[in-house]
Amino acid sequence: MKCCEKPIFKVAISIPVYSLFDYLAPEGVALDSIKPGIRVEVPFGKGKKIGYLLEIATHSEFDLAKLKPIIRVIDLYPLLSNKDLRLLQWAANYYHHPIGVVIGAAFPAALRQGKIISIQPQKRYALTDLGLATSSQQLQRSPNQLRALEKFKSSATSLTEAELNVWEEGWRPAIKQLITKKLIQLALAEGSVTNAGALISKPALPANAQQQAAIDEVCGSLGQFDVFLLDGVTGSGKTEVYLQIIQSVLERGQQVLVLVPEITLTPQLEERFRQRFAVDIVLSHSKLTDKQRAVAWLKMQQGQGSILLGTRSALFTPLKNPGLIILDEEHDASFKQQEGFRFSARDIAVVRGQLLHIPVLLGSATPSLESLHNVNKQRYQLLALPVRAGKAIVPTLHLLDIRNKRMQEGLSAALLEEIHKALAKQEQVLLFLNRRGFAPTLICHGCGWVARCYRCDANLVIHVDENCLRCHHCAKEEVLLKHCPECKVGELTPLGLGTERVEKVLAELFPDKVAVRLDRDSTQRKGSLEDYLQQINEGEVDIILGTQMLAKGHHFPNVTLVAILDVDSGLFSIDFHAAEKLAQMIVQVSGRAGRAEKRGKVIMQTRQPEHPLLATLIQQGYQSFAISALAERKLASLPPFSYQALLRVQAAESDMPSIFFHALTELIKTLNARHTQILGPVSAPMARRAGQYRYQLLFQNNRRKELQHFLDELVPKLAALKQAKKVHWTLDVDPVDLY
DNA sequence: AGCACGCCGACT
DNA sequence: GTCGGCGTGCTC
Repeated sequence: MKCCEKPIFKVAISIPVYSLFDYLAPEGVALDSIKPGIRVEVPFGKGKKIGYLLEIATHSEFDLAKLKPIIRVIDLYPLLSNKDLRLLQWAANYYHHPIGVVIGAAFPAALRQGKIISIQPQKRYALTDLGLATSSQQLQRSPNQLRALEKFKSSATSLTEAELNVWEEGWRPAIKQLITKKLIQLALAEGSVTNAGALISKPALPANAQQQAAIDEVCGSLGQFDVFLLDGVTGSGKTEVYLQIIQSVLERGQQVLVLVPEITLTPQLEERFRQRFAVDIVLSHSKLTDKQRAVAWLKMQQGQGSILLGTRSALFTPLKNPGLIILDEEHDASFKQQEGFRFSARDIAVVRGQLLHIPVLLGSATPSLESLHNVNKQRYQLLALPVRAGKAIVPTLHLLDIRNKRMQEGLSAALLEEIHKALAKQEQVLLFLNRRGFAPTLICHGCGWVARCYRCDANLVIHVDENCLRCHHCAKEEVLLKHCPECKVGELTPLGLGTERVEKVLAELFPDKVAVRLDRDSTQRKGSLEDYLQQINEGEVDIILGTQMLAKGHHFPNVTLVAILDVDSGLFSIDFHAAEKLAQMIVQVSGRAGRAEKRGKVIMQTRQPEHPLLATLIQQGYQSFAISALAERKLASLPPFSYQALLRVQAAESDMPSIFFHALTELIKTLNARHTQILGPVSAPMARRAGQYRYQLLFQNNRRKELQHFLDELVPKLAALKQAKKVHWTLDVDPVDLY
């Protein structure tokens, strides 16, 4: 007779292999408590590892006699729900990345290491316990306070300390005193955690017609899957739309996941959330300690947190009661992870919304071409906020033709005049140059020798402040040479322009004005960026000079003049994404100006004043640019009209990649490539980086499914090639930069 | 990813 | 004769 078979536990482990590992039941543990989604400790090789239980099966492909039992069950309850696991499985399949690594990415580091972390339950006090029921007599002589109390009691039955703190200023003093007194008495009492307590929110700002329409649309979809693209120019009141929608979600007793490119850049956003909602708002970003991140994760998983404000890595945080996903600045490249598990948080957020039957709200002033394409295909619904809310005025864009013009360290006479004019009016000026250091090249005036990185195909960048030459592609640093090492006599001349150099010329040209430089070098010290931003906002700074950094988030209300010193450098990239990125950058930088009542002006210095990209953007705006850029992509069958996957290969020995590609070509011949185009292999735009020789091969197909089927077949076989073990290779599905 | 097994050069 | 270099292959 056939006896009940022993259950086989299929466990994912964070190592770069695609398969699961089979284990037997742990000893002395009730089997019904072991469910998918728990963490387990398992023997692995000579040691042990933390694994994630995915399935409980009745059969194993592996030799039963060689199976080992699970050492220890870590969690009493699954930390990941079935839907969480399905999402992670989907992501592992789509990005062709090992499932254990993908699941590992969903956990904060502390939990990945198998730690058990308990969180303090949020104390929630019943209003009757707070003595509010019997307090009416004490307020007999204050009818207004009595009315406020009665109104509150009709809307809520309990209260947390967080809610009290947020509401401090809103409380009538006598009520606040009563509650605080009682809270202190009850401080040690046991409180139960519930999400269904009082939701108290400060009065919202009045919404304009477009904001209200957007709010109504999304609120009408709560409880079902829909994707919305909130297309709103800077200052159009996107955040207010988010807040009012979030309020509706909270009122349903549900949680909200809010993803932003970089939280540390937007402390104002967190502040607005905290001022508005008396619920537990949880942050998650890389600057937190491991413990803090784990607590944030568990608070959401257990339903104690109501709003999670996080970066890309927070996407997979389990939600006990999910209601809405918001992804702000959806065009931002930092939503795509650029190493290891190369996922797009934006794309997975949409899949997650579909799986959870909740709406997904993507917001941007400069939507990605992919999202606009999805709007055109009626997959996403467009919500437009065309008007700047409040009194802010849209800045004007101007091209400044600098051909044959005398330049002073990158600044034309016409631009200098504009700067003088703005400064004379006590207004601030923002100069944007996307290149750090003093100058990008050090050249010998005598013999033409150029300082190059010996590990990369790149020039060394001059950093005068630190008296060094530095490679921006590897960590290599050298002392700043005084004499040409080649001809020994020639004069070494800095060529080109970096922020350090502009900073120095500004000090000479505007000796009585204060200029600050904001780039990765000047803000390396912790808190220095915040210090500078404070100085700027307090009006102590006249000229702000910086890189990329300036394009994100910060608002400089007193800036009326923005200048992009070298817009041309973005025009001639071999990567087809460059035009889109440049247009987004221009509009985002422009958005820093004229937030107050003064009209802002944006000047772009160019030697290509007739360039169609710039002309369309300036004369007709971002939307027209996007339409023509999409038309070009369609004509060339580029994404989003086709789908790509990029195989990057690198090795220390120069001949290894070609040996690998030879084997790969033979392998591909045996597969059904269908309509998948195979472009390359070619050497990477920077053929050597950090001593590694780099090549790439691009797969492209007009149908996502066909490309996926091809990759499904290819990747496991590729990984098994013995030549693949002698190179470093990575597959990037939907690459956003082709470098 | 780790970690051990395995086969060739400079040392007590 | 050995110690150790890191190439290769496996981990349920």
